[in-house]
Amino acid sequence: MIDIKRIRDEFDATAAQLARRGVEQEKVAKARDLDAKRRALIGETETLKQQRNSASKEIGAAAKAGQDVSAAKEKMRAIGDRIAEIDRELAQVEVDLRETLLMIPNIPAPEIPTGPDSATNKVVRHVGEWKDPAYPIPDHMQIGERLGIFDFPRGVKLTGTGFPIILGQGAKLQRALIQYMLDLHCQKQGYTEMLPPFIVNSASMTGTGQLPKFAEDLYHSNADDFWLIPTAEVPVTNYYRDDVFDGVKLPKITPESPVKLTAYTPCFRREAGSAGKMTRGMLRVHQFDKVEMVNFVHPSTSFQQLETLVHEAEEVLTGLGLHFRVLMLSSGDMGFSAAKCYDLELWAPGEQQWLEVSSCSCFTDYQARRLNCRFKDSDGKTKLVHTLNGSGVALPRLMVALLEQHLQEDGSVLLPEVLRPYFGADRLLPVK
RNA sequence: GGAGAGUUGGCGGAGUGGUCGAUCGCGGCGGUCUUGAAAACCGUUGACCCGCAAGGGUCCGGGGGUUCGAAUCCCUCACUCUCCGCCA
Repeated sequence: MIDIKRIRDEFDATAAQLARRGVEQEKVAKARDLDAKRRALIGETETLKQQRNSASKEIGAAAKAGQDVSAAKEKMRAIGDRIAEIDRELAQVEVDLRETLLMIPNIPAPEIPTGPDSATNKVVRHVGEWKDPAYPIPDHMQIGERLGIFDFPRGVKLTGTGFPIILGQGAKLQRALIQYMLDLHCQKQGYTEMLPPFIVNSASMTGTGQLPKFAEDLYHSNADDFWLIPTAEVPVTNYYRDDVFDGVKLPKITPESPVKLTAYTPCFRREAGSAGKMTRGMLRVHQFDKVEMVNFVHPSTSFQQLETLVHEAEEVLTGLGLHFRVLMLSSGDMGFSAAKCYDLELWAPGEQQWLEVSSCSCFTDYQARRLNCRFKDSDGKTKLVHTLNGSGVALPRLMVALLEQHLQEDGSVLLPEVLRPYFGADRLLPVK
């Protein structure tokens, strides 16, 4: 949620920034008007409440002294009714205002490209190198077939399409990758590991913004009104919902010391509306594994911290010797809550396309306002934190690019050094 | 799943219709004393909203109701704990 004060005090500038993301000025004006109405109603009801409070005290005292207070009671009843009336109206205005604000995305950072969609994303850099080998590279499904590591048909039998089964050395590779990534984040990058619930309640889904807008993309348990998480961002970020980093019970947040959490979880996504889009094999599935990084940072450092976060995600890929590119997303392609966002895309030579394996976003105070997540600053004041998150990284597409980039002529897949201790061998071997 | 108890400020724990944002203790912060520290003593110590300010308002698990007036009475929901049952 964006700060209503910003709309109130700097209406034109704010509306202009939001226009870059395609928000009509009308919508921002509606928020401004509801806010004005809200404050007028508050003034009215508070004046009346003040009257009621003092009159009630007098009535109590008079009644105790044995005086007749029925006339005063009658008068106060009328005021009470009026207060109730205004409060009802106020509650409605506040609901309307909140709904309006929830439909307004975060204000984009000035440096990001303006554009309607992914076509205007900016390639920031390429990392590593790719040279096509002399032998042809089949796609990941064919490679997987030779290695005997995927079973798609039986996944359909067990559940349905989009629930692949990974077998044998493939399953072990996945486990090795998860452990490699968690160890990198925790041992070298200052993260604390968390193993959260994979199922959360509606309040958590609302806190990070999946609800109410994106309910159809989620799996839901009717009996309990629980939701399967689409990303570890949900439980990890909500861990600090309604909390204050005070330096006593919770860690202190300063410009030098952010709070950094990482978690491996499965992710569940209905992917409603994306039927037929890039659905081959492992490329878009309903259940997948991912390692996620979440940062709670001091507001003065959030964009600088985003650069750090991107590098932390990149380190996962460079460590694996993979070729990838980094994109700065344009105003129209960013997630709703982000002020700035980088995507990491791995090159998949068998598919002949770039695969998004990480999205690193700075949400400024937008997510924190909704989460009510704050910190005590050095001036003693309680303020909203800034939140960031990034994948570090998503596994199915990582596996695809790894198989395709590291495929050898003999059909084996040579593993990078860093994985070998975890995997217990230096390569995946074909079984046929 | 069955039965019971509970949810009050950072924590513990009072408070069953009025002057209660809430006794008290602990903890925190400031001070006195001390070479320093401890102890003791004194003071102070919640969040949010409206307002330039003065000031005002709201908040005792959530929501609703009764009343001139609700932490206190009624309804409802959620959660926690204890015992029993089941269970990796």
